[in-house]
Amino acid sequence: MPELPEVETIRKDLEKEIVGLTILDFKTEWPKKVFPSEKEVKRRIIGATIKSIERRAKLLIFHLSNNYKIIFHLKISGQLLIRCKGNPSDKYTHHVFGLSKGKQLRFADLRKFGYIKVISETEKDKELEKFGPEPLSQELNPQKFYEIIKNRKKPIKLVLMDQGIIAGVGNIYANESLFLAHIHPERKANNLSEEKAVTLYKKIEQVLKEGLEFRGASDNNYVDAYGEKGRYQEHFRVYGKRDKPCPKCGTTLKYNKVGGRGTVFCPKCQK
DNA sequence: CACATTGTTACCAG
DNA sequence: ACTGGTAACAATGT
Repeated sequence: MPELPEVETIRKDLEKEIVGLTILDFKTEWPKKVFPSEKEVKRRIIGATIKSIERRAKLLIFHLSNNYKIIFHLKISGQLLIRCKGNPSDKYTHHVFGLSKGKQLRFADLRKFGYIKVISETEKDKELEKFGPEPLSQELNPQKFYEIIKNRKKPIKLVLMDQGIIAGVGNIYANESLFLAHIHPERKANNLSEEKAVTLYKKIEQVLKEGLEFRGASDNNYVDAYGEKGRYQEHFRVYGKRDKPCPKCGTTLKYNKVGGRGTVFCPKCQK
């Protein structure tokens, strides 16, 4: 569930709190999601200092002082929490990084779908190469967006959520941006005029920025690195509002599966 | 207790 | 080689 704004919020928290600290220890109760192995991860990271923290799509990447990097994927329910040693335990914590200055980084994950991977900076990693351009960066603007989507034949919502086409957009921000752009989620991407595509891209930027402003959407169990919920869910227009009135025209919002994923839209406003 | 959940990949067909 | 469509998968609270 954490999408671009949620992961970026966590990234900023972590940057503020733990860049410059040294990793003293690593413990896991769920080695199945630690790659290449618990033992090798320990060998690679203990003693190294966290130099910088980057986000790519929905991934977080810690760059270490020793030419290794740690990649985190939170998937549906992962949380990264900054705590002090001895703080009360956090439910569903499966991995703990002991840090200098008495700090801890705890990876909690109810569903256990999230993972940790440590690789060398020079190692080519398929996972990091597959992503499309980042919205809110120089890599994308309305015209480039149009070029990227204009030949895609699948539903626009699936194009938005395809990490290989555009990085970081998930179900919440796809639903919300399509609503604001008045585009039906199942419209084929190649069916959108340049004008419509430009509008859509601007709406994507808008909802991502709103998400950042409210420190993410805690519709489910998302929390920032301090364990605090975001507030963007209070501003959803359609996401999770199946059978409620459209905020624009009052028509009952419809729910469909698009590509097997829950999708809410206004049948009147979104064509 | 079967189900919903969701980002991602595996697999297949075209 | 690439695209699109669908199933499968991770695990568990409800």
